[in-house]
Amino acid sequence: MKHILSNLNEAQLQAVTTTEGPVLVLAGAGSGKTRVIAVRAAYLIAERKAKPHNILAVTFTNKAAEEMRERILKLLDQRNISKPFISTFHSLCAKILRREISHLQEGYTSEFTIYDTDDSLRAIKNIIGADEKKLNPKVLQRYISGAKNLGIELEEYLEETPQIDQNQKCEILKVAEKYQKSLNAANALDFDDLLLKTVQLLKYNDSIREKYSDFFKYIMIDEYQDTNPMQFALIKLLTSTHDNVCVVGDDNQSIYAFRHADIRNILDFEKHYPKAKVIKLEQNYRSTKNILSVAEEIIKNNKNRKPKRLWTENEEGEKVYYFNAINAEDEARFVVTRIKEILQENPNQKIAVLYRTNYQSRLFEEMLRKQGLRYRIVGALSFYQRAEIKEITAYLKVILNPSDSLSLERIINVPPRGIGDATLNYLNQIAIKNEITLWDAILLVTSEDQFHKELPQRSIQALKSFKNLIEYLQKETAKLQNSPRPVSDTVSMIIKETGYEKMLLSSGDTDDLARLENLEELLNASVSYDDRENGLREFVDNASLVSSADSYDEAERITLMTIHAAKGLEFPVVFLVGMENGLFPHFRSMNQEKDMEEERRLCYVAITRAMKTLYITHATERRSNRETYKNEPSLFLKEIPKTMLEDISEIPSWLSKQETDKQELKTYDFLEAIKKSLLEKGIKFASDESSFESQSIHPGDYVLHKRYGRGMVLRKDGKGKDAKLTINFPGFGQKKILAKFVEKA
DNA sequence: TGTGTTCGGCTTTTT
DNA sequence: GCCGAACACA
Repeated sequence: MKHILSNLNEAQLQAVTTTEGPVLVLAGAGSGKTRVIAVRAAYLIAERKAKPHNILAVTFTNKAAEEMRERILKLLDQRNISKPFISTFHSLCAKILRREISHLQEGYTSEFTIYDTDDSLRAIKNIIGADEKKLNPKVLQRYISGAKNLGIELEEYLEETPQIDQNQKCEILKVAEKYQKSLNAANALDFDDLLLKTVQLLKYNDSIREKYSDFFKYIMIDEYQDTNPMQFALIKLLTSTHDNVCVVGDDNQSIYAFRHADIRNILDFEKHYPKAKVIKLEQNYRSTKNILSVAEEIIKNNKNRKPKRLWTENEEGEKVYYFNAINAEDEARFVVTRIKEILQENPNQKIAVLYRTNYQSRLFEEMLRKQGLRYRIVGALSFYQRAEIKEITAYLKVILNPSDSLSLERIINVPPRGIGDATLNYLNQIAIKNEITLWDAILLVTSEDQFHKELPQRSIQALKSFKNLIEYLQKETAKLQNSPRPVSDTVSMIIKETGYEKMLLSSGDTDDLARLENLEELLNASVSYDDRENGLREFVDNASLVSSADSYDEAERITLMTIHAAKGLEFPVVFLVGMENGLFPHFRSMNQEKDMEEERRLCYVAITRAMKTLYITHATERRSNRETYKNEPSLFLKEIPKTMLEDISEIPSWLSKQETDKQELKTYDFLEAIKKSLLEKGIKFASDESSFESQSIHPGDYVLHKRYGRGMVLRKDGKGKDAKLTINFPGFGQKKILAKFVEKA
């Protein structure tokens, strides 16, 4: 027991040993909150308060869950037979629903398929396409997801989104309803449904609720600041027979409001659980004093936060380095050169490059490759999003659930087997007419007593052999479930028997060799599911539920990732790049105060990842699709007192200008920057300030458009009637429209 | 009718 | 720099 509790400070010890009733742990960055959860679980087990499997810990990513599990087992000498239940909300719900979903009485069976974001977007596109309407699928997806995460009806959700007129609303509701029906028919659930359906189940079925609440005797939630109302509802239901819930979080690090995380969950915890004990962890063990001060200087500009002071006994440390690059290439060059120098000094140094958006990674990757440096990139196109991986898993999904029409469509002609658009359209018509699934339509069309003069004989033959293939794969899969390696043998069989491997081998394309290697890796991943009870199912679920952050490999020295993906991690050396207005804070967040505050918290998260050394860089200009933009330095940068920064720029930097002349700052106004860049390109404009400014439409204004209705101007390129406006129309998304086609609202 | 190729438009953050 | 639509060809 002693060794479990050793090395905890007073507050941590209290958090660990306060086992009964609701506990709120407000934990600053680097204060050891994840450790507290691990030790607390170990303590509960060692004290015999509960069996390991009766302890539920919810983490933000699968990766974090895995690490937590290892940590706990290490603390316990691994003597215990059962394992604590550690997973993400989504995995937890998937597990519950696999057992219980038939109780919902909505026609779902335990063979249901999980649709990831891509799948659900494709499903929405299918529906919109059939309707010939011009709704933006991504925007629609956001609405549908938003309503589900808040636990309200879509109609109600749309009420709260101003500027959507009645017509748009009807359209959106119609498509959304069709979407939900198509999921139901496919026996499929999207990410949000996993939570929603679980909550419904527990809410309306007393015995199931009590069963699970009794089962999970102690519940712990990590990263509580990023939970949404639906997740909160789930927590409430799971604690209905007891109040043993310990939530850990930091309101300063809430960065998922765009996914409907609600900071009030943490701010109002004491209202939801009146008997709650509140414990604050305020000592930071991670960063130097200098790094913490910079983080503090930025976050203190947020109005909406719980007062908290984070302190450290760590040394003062190096100053935070500041670098003003000429352009994005120069920025990458500087970062990679510096990384090389750091590694020469200390070959095992762990270094992270953090950026706001995924596409910023490209230049750093190129530069690192050129220099022959190995790196790991987290996110972007995650392994499980690659086409070849999605296609093999689509085969598995179809085998397990032939109703899954979306997956079926995906593979019906991969590899090419003579079933093209025309045939597929015909099948879909049959399916709609007879109210059957796509798979049943195939069965119908290929049955002997049917005659379809609309389809040429060769199409029918192609369908017949496809039908036979799927049925053959199903039989083989069933057989293999008794083999010593049921999962990996099945995956291997699919890759071969579908002709997929052959297709890749015979193409001669070098990219296809890489795809082949990816399939090899998929096969490797499947091996670890061979000895699980429902291995194949779990393997397929996992492929849908793993996040991009899960691919983080601690062994790699250089890691590239978004700030979001870096949450919960720490690195001795951090490069925070692209600190420019428009990029970070992102221009889409610059309109609203609450979005700006979230960006600021994101900045706080980025800075507090650094342990010893932090570099902050920005580029004076940056190219994005052929156009060069001059970017003002991030306003977060301006919030850092200049005495806290050490300027190592190779050119006269923005910061140095700021030091010599405060007025200089103004020349970097957005307008000035645009004018300058126009001048450099030789584009003339009226030198008179007022005529440049005289156009009445500006970013942030609302405008009316004949077709799309009311929308907000996000960006303006050019001037006068021919200015190109980027406008966000609710329900339709962003459109680029010339100024003369809209009027000011 | 199916397959391969080229061109244009867009690019926040993610379970 | 990536995906999807549109087009040319078999």
